[in-house]
Amino acid sequence: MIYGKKLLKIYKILLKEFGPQYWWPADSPFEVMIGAVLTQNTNWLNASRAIDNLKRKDLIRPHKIAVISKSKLISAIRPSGFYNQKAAYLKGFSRHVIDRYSGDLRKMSRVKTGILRNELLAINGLGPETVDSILLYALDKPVFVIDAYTRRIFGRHGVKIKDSDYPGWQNLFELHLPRDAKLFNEYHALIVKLAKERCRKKPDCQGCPLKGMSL
DNA sequence: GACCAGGCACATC
DNA sequence: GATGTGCATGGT
Repeated sequence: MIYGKKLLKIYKILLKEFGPQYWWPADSPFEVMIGAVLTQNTNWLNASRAIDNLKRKDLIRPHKIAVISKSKLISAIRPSGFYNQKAAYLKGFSRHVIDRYSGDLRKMSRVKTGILRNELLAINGLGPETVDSILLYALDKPVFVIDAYTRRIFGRHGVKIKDSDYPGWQNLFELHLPRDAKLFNEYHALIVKLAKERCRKKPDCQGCPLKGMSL
């Protein structure tokens, strides 16, 4: 069976098992972008605490984050960990959104995806996973998000990517699945759900809906 | 108390 | 170009 068929089959199995995940939980696209930075190497509970703090202070706006003092920003995002660097990242990103798009994400969204992706990758603190999360979950662009879970799970099911290279993994999904933001959105969310619900709680793979499957 | 969590930048070899 | 290390909180 070719990759595309198997990848779709796995998607359908996961969707049936777990149902739609309704990602990304946020009130606005800018909140998704902030959350993508805050959740870097941090569990979502801690990232969401940081976001709640920002919300209470009405800071989920590019202009607010750009001008607030570093120490105040840090005190708000502290629960997400790595707060010194994340504060700098958020300020740099917000500054870019203001300078390049006048703080208007609709303008940002009009930029061709490949161009925008490279532009965002040039911002300090925004690596491939963070940028792709922003493109997919904040701007609804059809890019597939690769994370540690994706590599671990699909690696375990027989996928071999040279050097565990990000573009290599991304191509596996983007070239073998319909280029559909809705599909990519749900698929990545389901992979995270599987990793947390099954791989972590049942390392012996008992009850895993993908048990025995290989690509 | 060890280990992990929806990474990334930077130094060093 | 590959590999190692610092960043830091809160849950299990």
